[in-house]
Amino acid sequence: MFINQREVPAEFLYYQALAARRNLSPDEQFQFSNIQKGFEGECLYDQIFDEVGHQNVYIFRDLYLKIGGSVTQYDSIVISDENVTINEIKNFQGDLHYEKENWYKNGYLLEDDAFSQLRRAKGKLIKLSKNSDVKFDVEGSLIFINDDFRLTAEDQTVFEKTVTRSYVRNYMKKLNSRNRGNRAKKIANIINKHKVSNEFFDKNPDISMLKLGLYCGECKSYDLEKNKFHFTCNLCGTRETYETHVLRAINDYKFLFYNQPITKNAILKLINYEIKKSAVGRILKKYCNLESQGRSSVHIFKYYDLKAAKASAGEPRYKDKLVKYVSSK
DNA sequence: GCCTAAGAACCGTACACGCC
DNA sequence: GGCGTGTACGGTTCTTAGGC
Repeated sequence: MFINQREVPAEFLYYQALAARRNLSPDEQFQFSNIQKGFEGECLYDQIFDEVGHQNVYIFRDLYLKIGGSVTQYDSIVISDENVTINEIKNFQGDLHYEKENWYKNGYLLEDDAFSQLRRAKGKLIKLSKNSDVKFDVEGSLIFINDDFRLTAEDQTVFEKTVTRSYVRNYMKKLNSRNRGNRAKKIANIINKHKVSNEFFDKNPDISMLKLGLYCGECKSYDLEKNKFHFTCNLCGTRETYETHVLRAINDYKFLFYNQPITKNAILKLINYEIKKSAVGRILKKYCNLESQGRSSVHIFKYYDLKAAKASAGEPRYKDKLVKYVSSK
């Protein structure tokens, strides 16, 4: 039983918004691609767990826990009456070799040691168990979700801590063969109490380097024609309402300037004043909670991202007409 | 430090126009 | 006809600067 939704990572949405407003550096492009791949792996993990069934366990997904003063990220925590299992999901592709706490791909050393990451995450939960009324055992596995992945290692104990794609279904079935009773519920409550938001995310790009204005949601072109109720993309023909454009700007602003307050003027600046102040104000009012009045009004986006906002808004009066765009690159 | 005025930022309302 | 949008106007709240 999934307890929470797995949301698109804030860092992914940051790079997505950034890529629409300036060229990414090779390092940013690499990070963006890594995050996207990682998220795809996590979604695949959820999908397989859905197919196998998870009704006998509680599952937290993409969770940040503050334990002992520091915050640790967990891809998945499976809770049963018997124990707590951490799954660190990796979407590695190709041939990897593990030796002396190092990972090698095609002979090159990879930066992070996934086992250390898993050990740290496990250690934090053990600490939580020790300090709680309900004591629980913690185990953890690295899940290599990509079917195009092969692992070699001299130390055979490595394979006891890892699950590759061909064994994932059996592994999940085994997890789901446990019991979800009162004890599991208590453990889930303890973990839930330590949940915090993503504190690792603190990007803040230089706004002077960003392209301001409105862009097409399909092909990302800034060549738009303003109509009475819509903007039409001159490149792909996609027609989107003012509301869609302002919502995209609110979403971009939220993830580009993660810890900065959303004001009407900040959004107007980001869209280069291409939509009237009153219309922007009305849309902000619809999709945000107003935190203070007067000069320093701050808008708190009610939704996690653009997709969630559009999903909750229901059928709009003025509709978008998306034209499927195929990049020529 | 306190008071005041000017200006900025934001909100609310009204009305005409025109799309759905 | 209902409602989104543009425009205009006035009110409220806050910041800033200047005088005392």
